[in-house]
Amino acid sequence: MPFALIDCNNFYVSCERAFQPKLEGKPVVVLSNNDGCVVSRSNEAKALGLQMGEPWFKMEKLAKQHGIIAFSSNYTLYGDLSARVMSILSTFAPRQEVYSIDECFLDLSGFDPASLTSYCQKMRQTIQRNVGLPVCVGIAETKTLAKLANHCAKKGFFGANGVCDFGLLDDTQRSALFSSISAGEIWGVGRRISEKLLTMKIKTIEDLRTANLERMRSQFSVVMARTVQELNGVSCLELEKVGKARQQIVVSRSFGSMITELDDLSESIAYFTTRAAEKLRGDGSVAASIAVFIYTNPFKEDAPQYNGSITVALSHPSDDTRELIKAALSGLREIYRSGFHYKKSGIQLMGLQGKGTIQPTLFDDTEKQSKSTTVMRTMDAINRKMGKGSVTLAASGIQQRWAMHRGRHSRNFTTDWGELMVVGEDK
DNA sequence: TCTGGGGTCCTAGGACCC
DNA sequence: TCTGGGGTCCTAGGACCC
Repeated sequence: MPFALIDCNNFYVSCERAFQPKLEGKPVVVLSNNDGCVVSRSNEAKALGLQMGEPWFKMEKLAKQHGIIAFSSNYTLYGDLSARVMSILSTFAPRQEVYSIDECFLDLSGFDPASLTSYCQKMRQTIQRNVGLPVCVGIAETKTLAKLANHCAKKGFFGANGVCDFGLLDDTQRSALFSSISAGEIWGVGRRISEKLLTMKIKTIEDLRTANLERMRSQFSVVMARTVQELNGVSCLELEKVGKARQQIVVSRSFGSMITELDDLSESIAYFTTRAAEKLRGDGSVAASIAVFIYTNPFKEDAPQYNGSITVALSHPSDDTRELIKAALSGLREIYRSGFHYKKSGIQLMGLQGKGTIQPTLFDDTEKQSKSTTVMRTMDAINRKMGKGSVTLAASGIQQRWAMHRGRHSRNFTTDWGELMVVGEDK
């Protein structure tokens, strides 16, 4: 049964371009939080040699030379456009797995194999017309091969015009293609595994596809064995159910500037916990424990380094922001050491389970718990209506000395009434 | 001066139990 | 002198992904 993998090209950059057509044809990049690293590049920026994940301050000279345009990341905008793309794609097949913000799998079984290419071209045109984003489609009989086909579609192999269907290749063509691509391009084969594969004389995808399955399993793991099977057309990875609840929720940020005081760290931890608790309630889950971590700046090698972390168990699983903050701050007080310059902090909610499934214990105060649910629901409702952060707990602070820098933020064209695009405005 | 954030899965090893 | 073994559960760490 064929899978399609639809992936937006240079997603964040394309989102910025969708609202500013003058950016078309120019080198454009989108930066990570604090304008730290390059996380999305237009083809023109790639051609200039800008690398993914490269610190922006190292590229600024090059950027000036070539007139590269940089944006701070605008996740509100990207999230909204992503939802539109996914919603359109869901109408093209009975089953969809949204794999990440910019890509999804579709189950194409039952469709006429001969017309898959033209069908997927129609998907591309619809997304382009309705959302203004370019996408590529890979089609193959396993998810791993569909990812690879998508890669080929992007590169224009076999004259692919944004769509590549491995079902149209015979064995000889596949072998030739696989022999021309290095194993590191495969989904699930990262840097470390590539290195180890090289020492085993496995360089290309074809080398990996024809490698001994048992040897791969013992040298690596069952994950690698599955990958090899998938390369041979044996499907091991099913389409995953949509809306599966997460197993952990992490919220962390680097600070805009260094922080030394416990008070400032506490504010950041309370703020991150608030965000995480909102996500938790959005999933309809409760957490059994919360981990807290604080880091100094690892790039400042001459400065004293300290990484602290701790996991605090809650007395009972909860989704109450106040209880989570209380636990997080008690953990923070234990790991905090004065005299260090902190660069980053974060929290992680663990032991997540559906709120309806928890076992009440003898000591649970059910009245208090239902009150807590009401308070949190009200807070969430107000924040949804009036904008994020309208109602927060005092612990999150108002000074927020640790807040990040985002000097190159584009407008929230689609999600904020005050920032809508005005027809005829000078761009 | 300036170096992201949020996830998943697997494995090894320790704790604990009988 | 000689000090079990197997199962389960949990956690930390490592690998990967976008």
